[in-house]
Amino acid sequence: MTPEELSSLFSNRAELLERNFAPDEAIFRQGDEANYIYGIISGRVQLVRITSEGRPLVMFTATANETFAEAALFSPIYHCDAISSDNTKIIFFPKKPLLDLLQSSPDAARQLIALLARQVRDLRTRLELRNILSAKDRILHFLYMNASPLTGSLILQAPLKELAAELGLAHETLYRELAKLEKENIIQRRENEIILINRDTI
Amino acid sequence: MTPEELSSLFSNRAELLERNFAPDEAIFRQGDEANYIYGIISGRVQLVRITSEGRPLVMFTATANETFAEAALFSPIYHCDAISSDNTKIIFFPKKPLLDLLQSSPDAARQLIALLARQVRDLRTRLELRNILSAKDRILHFLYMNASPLTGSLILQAPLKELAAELGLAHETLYRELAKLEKENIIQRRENEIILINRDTI
DNA sequence: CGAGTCGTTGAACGGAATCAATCGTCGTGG
DNA sequence: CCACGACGATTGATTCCGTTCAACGACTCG
Repeated sequence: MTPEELSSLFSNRAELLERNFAPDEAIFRQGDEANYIYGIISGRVQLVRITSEGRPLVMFTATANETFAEAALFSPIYHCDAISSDNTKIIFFPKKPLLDLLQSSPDAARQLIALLARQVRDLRTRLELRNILSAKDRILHFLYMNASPLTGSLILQAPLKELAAELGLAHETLYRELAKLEKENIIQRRENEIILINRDTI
Repeated sequence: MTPEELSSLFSNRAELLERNFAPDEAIFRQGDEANYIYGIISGRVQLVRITSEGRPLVMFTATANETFAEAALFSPIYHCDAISSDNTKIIFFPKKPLLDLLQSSPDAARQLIALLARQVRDLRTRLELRNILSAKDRILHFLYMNASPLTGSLILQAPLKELAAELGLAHETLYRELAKLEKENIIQRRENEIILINRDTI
Protein backbone atom coordinates (compact mmCIF):
# COMPACT_ATOMS: atom_id res chain seq x y z
CA MET A 1 0.00 0.00 0.00
CA THR A 2 1.54 3.26 -1.07
CA PRO A 3 1.09 6.59 0.71
CA GLU A 4 -0.59 7.95 -2.43
CA GLU A 5 -3.20 5.22 -2.41
CA LEU A 6 -3.93 5.90 1.22
CA SER A 7 -4.04 9.64 0.60
CA SER A 8 -6.68 9.09 -2.03
CA LEU A 9 -9.07 7.92 0.66
CA PHE A 10 -8.91 11.31 2.34
CA SER A 11 -11.26 13.87 0.88
CA ASN A 12 -9.73 16.62 2.97
CA ARG A 13 -5.99 16.46 2.37
CA ALA A 14 -5.43 19.35 4.70
CA GLU A 15 -5.60 16.82 7.49
CA LEU A 16 -2.43 15.19 6.25
CA LEU A 17 0.75 16.60 7.68
CA GLU A 18 4.30 15.91 6.68
CA ARG A 19 7.40 15.92 8.82
CA ASN A 20 11.08 15.25 8.44
CA PHE A 21 13.03 13.02 10.77
CA ALA A 22 16.75 12.75 11.32
CA PRO A 23 18.52 9.39 11.62
CA ASP A 24 17.78 7.62 14.92
CA GLU A 25 14.91 9.96 15.67
CA ALA A 26 11.74 8.31 16.94
CA ILE A 27 8.45 8.75 15.11
CA PHE A 28 6.66 7.07 17.98
CA ARG A 29 7.46 4.90 20.95
CA GLN A 30 6.01 1.70 22.30
CA GLY A 31 3.07 2.62 24.53
CA ASP A 32 2.39 5.98 22.88
CA GLU A 33 -1.19 6.80 22.06
CA ALA A 34 -1.84 5.63 18.51
CA ASN A 35 -3.32 8.59 16.68
CA TYR A 36 -1.75 8.19 13.27
CA ILE A 37 -0.73 5.71 10.67
CA TYR A 38 2.16 6.64 8.41
CA GLY A 39 3.54 6.74 4.92
CA ILE A 40 7.17 7.18 3.89
CA ILE A 41 7.97 9.67 1.13
CA SER A 42 11.69 9.07 1.31
CA GLY A 43 14.12 7.45 3.68
CA ARG A 44 13.79 4.42 5.93
CA VAL A 45 12.04 3.55 9.16
CA GLN A 46 12.50 0.53 11.38
CA LEU A 47 9.78 -0.83 13.60
CA VAL A 48 11.53 -2.14 16.65
CA ARG A 49 10.13 -3.98 19.58
CA ILE A 50 12.10 -3.75 22.79
CA THR A 51 12.05 -7.13 24.46
CA SER A 52 11.55 -7.60 28.17
CA GLU A 53 15.33 -7.83 28.51
CA GLY A 54 15.82 -4.53 26.72
CA ARG A 55 17.10 -6.06 23.52
CA PRO A 56 15.86 -4.43 20.34
CA LEU A 57 14.14 -6.70 17.83
CA VAL A 58 13.49 -5.37 14.33
CA MET A 59 9.96 -6.32 13.29
CA PHE A 60 9.85 -4.58 9.96
CA THR A 61 11.83 -2.17 7.85
CA ALA A 62 9.73 0.25 5.82
CA THR A 63 11.16 2.21 2.93
CA ALA A 64 10.03 4.84 0.46
CA ASN A 65 6.48 4.50 -0.87
CA GLU A 66 5.39 2.19 1.89
CA THR A 67 2.99 2.70 4.75
CA PHE A 68 3.41 1.37 8.23
CA ALA A 69 1.57 0.99 11.54
CA GLU A 70 -1.74 0.27 9.78
CA ALA A 71 -2.56 -2.20 12.52
CA ALA A 72 -2.55 0.73 14.95
CA LEU A 73 -5.85 1.72 13.36
CA PHE A 74 -7.49 -0.66 15.81
CA SER A 75 -5.19 -0.33 18.75
CA PRO A 76 -5.22 2.52 21.28
CA ILE A 77 -1.43 2.42 21.60
CA TYR A 78 1.59 1.47 19.51
CA HIS A 79 3.22 -1.83 20.34
CA CYS A 80 6.67 -1.04 19.08
CA ASP A 81 9.06 1.85 18.46
CA ALA A 82 9.34 3.47 15.05
CA ILE A 83 12.84 4.77 14.47
CA SER A 84 13.98 6.71 11.46
CA SER A 85 17.21 5.11 10.24
CA ASP A 86 17.95 7.81 7.71
CA ASN A 87 16.82 11.29 6.78
CA THR A 88 13.18 10.48 6.32
CA LYS A 89 10.12 12.36 5.18
CA ILE A 90 6.88 11.01 6.53
CA ILE A 91 3.18 11.68 6.00
CA PHE A 92 0.91 11.40 9.01
CA PHE A 93 -2.54 9.96 8.38
CA PRO A 94 -4.78 10.77 11.33
CA LYS A 95 -6.74 7.74 12.48
CA LYS A 96 -9.90 9.46 13.55
CA PRO A 97 -11.08 10.92 10.24
CA LEU A 98 -10.10 7.67 8.56
CA LEU A 99 -12.13 5.59 10.99
CA ASP A 100 -15.06 7.99 10.64
CA LEU A 101 -14.83 7.68 6.90
CA LEU A 102 -14.82 3.90 7.06
CA GLN A 103 -17.83 4.05 9.33
CA SER A 104 -19.82 6.32 7.05
CA SER A 105 -18.69 5.22 3.62
CA PRO A 106 -18.92 1.54 2.68
CA ASP A 107 -17.21 2.47 -0.53
CA ALA A 108 -14.15 3.85 1.21
CA ALA A 109 -14.09 0.75 3.38
CA ARG A 110 -14.25 -1.41 0.30
CA GLN A 111 -11.33 0.46 -1.21
CA LEU A 112 -9.22 0.04 1.88
CA ILE A 113 -10.03 -3.66 2.01
CA ALA A 114 -8.99 -3.94 -1.61
CA LEU A 115 -5.71 -2.18 -0.90
CA LEU A 116 -4.97 -4.42 2.04
CA ALA A 117 -5.95 -7.58 0.18
CA ARG A 118 -3.61 -6.70 -2.63
CA GLN A 119 -0.84 -6.01 -0.19
CA VAL A 120 -1.38 -9.37 1.45
CA ARG A 121 -1.06 -11.01 -1.91
CA ASP A 122 2.11 -9.10 -2.73
CA LEU A 123 3.73 -9.94 0.57
CA ARG A 124 2.93 -13.60 0.10
CA THR A 125 4.56 -13.73 -3.28
CA ARG A 126 7.61 -11.99 -1.87
CA LEU A 127 7.75 -14.57 0.87
CA GLU A 128 7.35 -17.39 -1.61
CA LEU A 129 10.25 -15.95 -3.57
CA ARG A 130 12.47 -16.29 -0.53
CA ASN A 131 11.86 -20.01 -0.49
CA ILE A 132 13.93 -20.29 -3.63
CA LEU A 133 17.47 -20.97 -2.58
CA SER A 134 19.50 -20.50 -5.72
CA ALA A 135 20.30 -16.89 -6.50
CA LYS A 136 19.89 -17.46 -10.21
CA ASP A 137 16.45 -19.04 -9.87
CA ARG A 138 15.31 -16.41 -7.43
CA ILE A 139 16.27 -13.63 -9.80
CA LEU A 140 14.66 -15.37 -12.76
CA HIS A 141 11.49 -16.06 -10.81
CA PHE A 142 11.34 -12.41 -9.89
CA LEU A 143 11.86 -11.35 -13.48
CA TYR A 144 9.17 -13.70 -14.74
CA MET A 145 6.78 -12.31 -12.19
CA ASN A 146 7.53 -8.67 -12.76
CA ALA A 147 8.53 -8.26 -16.36
CA SER A 148 5.97 -7.25 -18.92
CA PRO A 149 4.43 -10.47 -20.28
CA LEU A 150 4.55 -9.16 -23.82
CA THR A 151 7.99 -7.65 -24.14
CA GLY A 152 9.71 -9.40 -21.25
CA SER A 153 11.02 -6.04 -20.21
CA LEU A 154 11.40 -4.75 -16.69
CA ILE A 155 12.07 -1.07 -16.07
CA LEU A 156 14.02 -0.43 -12.91
CA GLN A 157 12.88 2.52 -10.84
CA ALA A 158 15.25 1.81 -7.99
CA PRO A 159 18.99 1.11 -8.04
CA LEU A 160 20.03 -2.52 -8.33
CA LYS A 161 21.18 -2.40 -4.76
CA GLU A 162 17.62 -2.01 -3.59
CA LEU A 163 16.49 -4.78 -5.86
CA ALA A 164 19.11 -6.96 -4.22
CA ALA A 165 17.64 -6.15 -0.82
CA GLU A 166 14.15 -7.00 -2.00
CA LEU A 167 15.41 -10.29 -3.35
CA GLY A 168 17.27 -11.02 -0.14
CA LEU A 169 20.66 -11.20 -1.84
CA ALA A 170 23.96 -9.46 -1.34
CA HIS A 171 24.23 -6.83 -4.06
CA GLU A 172 27.48 -8.38 -5.29
CA THR A 173 25.66 -11.64 -5.88
CA LEU A 174 22.98 -9.89 -7.88
CA TYR A 175 25.55 -8.13 -10.09
CA ARG A 176 27.40 -11.35 -10.71
CA GLU A 177 24.32 -13.39 -11.54
CA LEU A 178 22.97 -10.70 -13.85
CA ALA A 179 26.29 -10.67 -15.66
CA LYS A 180 26.15 -14.47 -16.00
CA LEU A 181 22.56 -14.40 -17.24
CA GLU A 182 23.51 -11.85 -19.84
CA LYS A 183 26.46 -13.95 -20.94
CA GLU A 184 24.14 -16.95 -21.25
CA ASN A 185 21.79 -14.87 -23.40
CA ILE A 186 18.89 -15.30 -21.02
CA ILE A 187 18.56 -11.61 -20.33
CA GLN A 188 19.70 -8.42 -21.94
CA ARG A 189 20.49 -5.26 -20.02
CA ARG A 190 20.18 -1.65 -20.91
CA GLU A 191 20.26 1.45 -18.81
CA ASN A 192 17.56 0.92 -16.17
CA GLU A 193 16.07 -1.98 -18.03
CA ILE A 194 16.32 -5.74 -17.95
CA ILE A 195 14.85 -7.75 -20.80
CA LEU A 196 14.12 -11.45 -20.66
CA ILE A 197 15.20 -12.98 -23.93
CA ASN A 198 15.31 -16.73 -23.62
CA ARG A 199 12.41 -17.56 -21.37
CA ASP A 200 12.74 -21.33 -21.50
CA THR A 201 15.56 -21.67 -19.10
CA ILE A 202 14.27 -21.76 -15.57
CA MET B 1 -6.22 -14.62 8.62
CA THR B 2 -7.64 -17.94 9.69
CA PRO B 3 -10.75 -19.58 8.25
CA GLU B 4 -12.39 -19.33 11.66
CA GLU B 5 -11.90 -15.58 11.79
CA LEU B 6 -13.40 -15.23 8.36
CA SER B 7 -16.28 -17.55 9.24
CA SER B 8 -17.12 -15.33 12.18
CA LEU B 9 -18.07 -12.58 9.75
CA PHE B 10 -20.83 -14.74 8.31
CA SER B 11 -24.08 -14.63 10.23
CA ASN B 12 -25.52 -17.42 8.14
CA ARG B 13 -23.00 -20.22 8.24
CA ALA B 14 -25.22 -22.38 6.08
CA GLU B 15 -23.77 -20.48 3.14
CA LEU B 16 -20.36 -21.97 3.81
CA LEU B 17 -19.69 -25.22 2.06
CA GLU B 18 -16.80 -27.58 2.52
CA ARG B 19 -15.18 -29.85 -0.03
CA ASN B 20 -12.33 -32.30 -0.19
CA PHE B 21 -9.71 -32.25 -2.90
CA ALA B 22 -7.27 -34.91 -3.97
CA PRO B 23 -3.61 -34.16 -4.72
CA ASP B 24 -3.16 -32.26 -8.00
CA GLU B 25 -6.85 -31.46 -8.21
CA ALA B 26 -7.71 -27.88 -9.16
CA ILE B 27 -9.85 -25.73 -6.87
CA PHE B 28 -10.06 -23.11 -9.57
CA ARG B 29 -8.29 -22.15 -12.77
CA GLN B 30 -6.92 -18.92 -14.11
CA GLY B 31 -9.76 -17.09 -15.85
CA ASP B 32 -12.55 -18.81 -13.90
CA GLU B 33 -15.30 -16.60 -12.55
CA ALA B 34 -14.29 -15.59 -9.03
CA ASN B 35 -17.24 -16.43 -6.82
CA TYR B 36 -15.48 -17.61 -3.69
CA ILE B 37 -12.60 -17.00 -1.43
CA TYR B 38 -11.21 -19.96 0.48
CA GLY B 39 -9.95 -21.30 3.76
CA ILE B 40 -7.91 -24.46 4.30
CA ILE B 41 -8.95 -26.82 7.09
CA SER B 42 -6.20 -29.30 6.37
CA GLY B 43 -3.77 -30.00 3.59
CA ARG B 44 -1.96 -27.70 1.21
CA VAL B 45 -2.79 -25.59 -1.81
CA GLN B 46 -0.48 -23.89 -4.27
CA LEU B 47 -1.43 -20.81 -6.20
CA VAL B 48 0.26 -21.16 -9.53
CA ARG B 49 0.41 -18.74 -12.37
CA ILE B 50 1.02 -20.22 -15.79
CA THR B 51 3.36 -17.94 -17.68
CA SER B 52 2.90 -17.04 -21.31
CA GLU B 53 5.38 -19.80 -22.18
CA GLY B 54 3.41 -22.38 -20.25
CA ARG B 55 5.82 -22.56 -17.35
CA PRO B 56 4.20 -22.81 -13.90
CA LEU B 57 5.24 -20.21 -11.35
CA VAL B 58 4.28 -20.76 -7.72
CA MET B 59 2.96 -17.52 -6.29
CA PHE B 60 2.01 -18.71 -2.86
CA THR B 61 1.68 -21.89 -0.87
CA ALA B 62 -1.22 -21.93 1.57
CA THR B 63 -1.45 -24.46 4.38
CA ALA B 64 -3.84 -25.41 7.15
CA ASN B 65 -5.58 -22.54 8.92
CA GLU B 66 -4.86 -20.06 6.18
CA THR B 67 -7.14 -18.35 3.72
CA PHE B 68 -6.34 -17.62 0.11
CA ALA B 69 -7.64 -15.74 -2.92
CA GLU B 70 -8.90 -12.85 -0.79
CA ALA B 71 -7.88 -10.46 -3.54
CA ALA B 72 -10.47 -12.16 -5.75
CA LEU B 73 -13.06 -10.34 -3.66
CA PHE B 74 -12.56 -7.42 -6.01
CA SER B 75 -11.80 -9.22 -9.21
CA PRO B 76 -14.38 -10.84 -11.51
CA ILE B 77 -11.99 -13.68 -12.36
CA TYR B 78 -9.10 -15.54 -10.77
CA HIS B 79 -5.65 -14.67 -12.02
CA CYS B 80 -3.94 -17.92 -11.21
CA ASP B 81 -4.61 -21.62 -10.73
CA ALA B 82 -5.21 -23.09 -7.29
CA ILE B 83 -3.97 -26.66 -7.10
CA SER B 84 -4.35 -28.95 -4.12
CA SER B 85 -0.95 -30.51 -3.47
CA ASP B 86 -2.23 -32.95 -0.88
CA ASN B 87 -5.49 -34.34 0.41
CA THR B 88 -7.04 -31.03 1.31
CA LYS B 89 -10.25 -29.93 2.99
CA ILE B 90 -11.40 -26.48 2.00
CA ILE B 91 -14.14 -24.08 3.07
CA PHE B 92 -15.75 -21.97 0.37
CA PHE B 93 -16.68 -18.43 1.38
CA PRO B 94 -19.10 -17.02 -1.18
CA LYS B 95 -18.13 -13.51 -2.27
CA LYS B 96 -21.56 -12.10 -2.76
CA PRO B 97 -22.96 -12.30 0.76
CA LEU B 98 -19.60 -11.13 2.06
CA LEU B 99 -19.60 -8.08 -0.21
CA ASP B 100 -23.22 -7.37 0.72
CA LEU B 101 -22.32 -7.60 4.37
CA LEU B 102 -19.42 -5.20 3.94
CA GLN B 103 -21.72 -2.82 2.14
CA SER B 104 -24.39 -2.87 4.81
CA SER B 105 -22.35 -3.26 7.98
CA PRO B 106 -19.53 -0.83 8.69
CA ASP B 107 -18.74 -2.96 11.69
CA ALA B 108 -18.14 -6.07 9.62
CA ALA B 109 -16.01 -4.00 7.26
CA ARG B 110 -14.02 -2.72 10.21
CA GLN B 111 -13.44 -6.26 11.40
CA LEU B 112 -12.22 -7.41 8.02
CA ILE B 113 -9.90 -4.43 7.78
CA ALA B 114 -8.53 -5.29 11.18
CA LEU B 115 -7.94 -8.90 10.13
CA LEU B 116 -6.17 -7.84 6.98
CA ALA B 117 -4.07 -5.24 8.75
CA ARG B 118 -2.92 -7.79 11.26
CA GLN B 119 -2.09 -10.20 8.50
CA VAL B 120 -0.05 -7.57 6.72
CA ARG B 121 1.88 -6.98 9.90
CA ASP B 122 2.50 -10.71 10.39
CA LEU B 123 3.67 -11.19 6.84
CA ARG B 124 6.06 -8.29 7.18
CA THR B 125 7.67 -9.70 10.28
CA ARG B 126 8.00 -13.07 8.58
CA LEU B 127 9.68 -11.36 5.68
CA GLU B 128 11.97 -9.44 8.00
CA LEU B 129 12.96 -12.71 9.60
CA ARG B 130 14.18 -13.99 6.29
CA ASN B 131 16.68 -11.16 6.11
CA ILE B 132 18.59 -12.80 8.92
CA LEU B 133 21.20 -15.04 7.37
CA SER B 134 22.48 -17.14 10.21
CA ALA B 135 20.25 -20.08 11.07
CA LYS B 136 20.95 -19.65 14.77
CA ASP B 137 19.98 -15.99 14.80
CA ARG B 138 16.94 -16.60 12.71
CA ILE B 139 15.70 -19.26 15.08
CA LEU B 140 16.42 -17.12 18.11
CA HIS B 141 14.73 -14.11 16.58
CA PHE B 142 11.69 -16.24 15.90
CA LEU B 143 11.66 -17.57 19.44
CA TYR B 144 11.96 -14.09 20.93
CA MET B 145 9.07 -12.94 18.81
CA ASN B 146 6.79 -15.87 19.47
CA ALA B 147 7.57 -17.17 22.91
CA SER B 148 5.51 -16.02 25.86
CA PRO B 149 7.21 -12.90 27.25
CA LEU B 150 6.73 -14.10 30.81
CA THR B 151 7.76 -17.71 30.73
CA GLY B 152 9.80 -17.71 27.53
CA SER B 153 7.90 -20.78 26.50
CA LEU B 154 6.67 -21.63 23.04
CA ILE B 155 4.18 -24.44 22.52
CA LEU B 156 4.51 -26.12 19.16
CA GLN B 157 1.25 -26.99 17.44
CA ALA B 158 2.92 -28.16 14.27
CA PRO B 159 5.79 -30.59 13.74
CA LEU B 160 9.27 -29.12 13.72
CA LYS B 161 9.45 -29.81 10.02
CA GLU B 162 6.77 -27.23 9.39
CA LEU B 163 8.49 -24.75 11.65
CA ALA B 164 11.60 -25.27 9.53
CA ALA B 165 9.60 -24.40 6.43
CA GLU B 166 8.24 -21.26 8.04
CA LEU B 167 11.75 -20.25 9.01
CA GLY B 168 13.03 -20.99 5.55
CA LEU B 169 15.52 -23.59 6.74
CA ALA B 170 16.17 -27.20 5.88
CA HIS B 171 14.69 -29.28 8.67
CA GLU B 172 18.05 -30.90 9.36
CA THR B 173 19.50 -27.48 10.01
CA LEU B 174 16.73 -26.66 12.44
CA TYR B 175 17.27 -29.91 14.36
CA ARG B 176 20.97 -29.33 14.57
CA GLU B 177 20.72 -25.75 15.70
CA LEU B 178 18.11 -26.57 18.30
CA ALA B 179 20.38 -29.29 19.63
CA LYS B 180 23.28 -26.82 19.79
CA LEU B 181 21.17 -24.17 21.51
CA GLU B 182 20.11 -26.70 24.08
CA LYS B 183 23.71 -27.74 24.66
CA GLU B 184 24.62 -24.07 25.13
CA ASN B 185 21.83 -23.73 27.68
CA ILE B 186 20.06 -21.05 25.71
CA ILE B 187 16.91 -23.07 25.28
CA GLN B 188 15.36 -26.08 26.89
CA ARG B 189 13.18 -28.53 25.05
CA ARG B 190 10.31 -30.65 26.17
CA GLU B 191 7.71 -32.53 24.22
CA ASN B 192 6.08 -29.92 21.96
CA GLU B 193 7.62 -27.08 23.89
CA ILE B 194 10.67 -24.89 23.56
CA ILE B 195 11.69 -22.69 26.47
CA LEU B 196 14.06 -19.78 26.22
CA ILE B 197 16.36 -19.86 29.21
CA ASN B 198 19.27 -17.59 28.66
CA ARG B 199 17.85 -14.65 26.80
CA ASP B 200 20.98 -12.53 26.67
CA THR B 201 22.69 -14.30 23.84
CA ILE B 202 21.45 -12.93 20.55
C1' DC C 1 37.68 18.95 -6.65
C1' DG C 2 36.54 15.57 -3.13
C1' DA C 3 32.95 12.83 -0.88
C1' DG C 4 29.57 9.61 -1.54
C1' DT C 5 27.22 6.14 -3.92
C1' DC C 6 26.39 2.75 -7.48
C1' DG C 7 28.14 -0.79 -10.22
C1' DT C 8 31.59 -4.28 -10.95
C1' DT C 9 34.97 -7.98 -10.32
C1' DG C 10 38.28 -10.98 -7.55
C1' DA C 11 39.48 -14.20 -3.78
C1' DA C 12 38.51 -16.79 0.27
C1' DC C 13 35.71 -18.52 3.79
C1' DG C 14 31.99 -20.40 6.15
C1' DG C 15 27.83 -22.24 6.84
C1' DA C 16 23.62 -24.20 5.19
C1' DA C 17 21.82 -27.48 1.85
C1' DT C 18 22.03 -32.02 0.42
C1' DC C 19 22.47 -36.91 0.51
C1' DA C 20 22.28 -40.68 3.40
C1' DA C 21 21.32 -43.76 7.17
C1' DT C 22 18.96 -44.87 11.54
C1' DC C 23 15.43 -44.93 15.09
C1' DG C 24 10.85 -44.44 17.00
C1' DT C 25 6.00 -43.92 16.58
C1' DC C 26 1.64 -44.13 14.77
C1' DG C 27 -2.01 -45.88 12.01
C1' DT C 28 -3.74 -49.22 8.85
C1' DG C 29 -5.04 -53.15 6.82
C1' DG C 30 -4.45 -58.07 6.04
C1' DC D 1 -2.58 -58.73 16.47
C1' DC D 2 1.29 -57.97 14.07
C1' DA D 3 3.77 -56.48 9.85
C1' DC D 4 4.34 -52.94 7.13
C1' DG D 5 4.70 -48.40 5.45
C1' DA D 6 4.79 -43.46 6.25
C1' DC D 7 6.56 -39.88 8.47
C1' DG D 8 8.95 -37.14 12.05
C1' DA D 9 13.23 -36.62 14.42
C1' DT D 10 18.07 -37.07 14.55
C1' DT D 11 23.02 -37.28 13.35
C1' DG D 12 27.01 -37.72 10.06
C1' DA D 13 29.73 -36.43 5.90
C1' DT D 14 30.27 -33.76 1.94
C1' DT D 15 29.57 -30.25 -1.33
C1' DC D 16 28.55 -26.00 -2.98
C1' DC D 17 27.42 -21.39 -3.39
C1' DG D 18 26.34 -17.01 -1.45
C1' DT D 19 28.43 -13.83 1.79
C1' DT D 20 32.09 -11.13 3.03
C1' DC D 21 36.13 -8.38 2.52
C1' DA D 22 38.60 -5.76 -0.71
C1' DA D 23 39.75 -2.86 -4.43
C1' DC D 24 38.53 0.03 -8.37
C1' DG D 25 36.18 2.92 -12.00
C1' DA D 26 32.25 5.89 -13.18
C1' DC D 27 29.19 9.27 -11.99
C1' DT D 28 26.81 12.88 -9.41
C1' DC D 29 26.35 16.54 -6.44
C1' DG D 30 27.59 20.01 -3.38
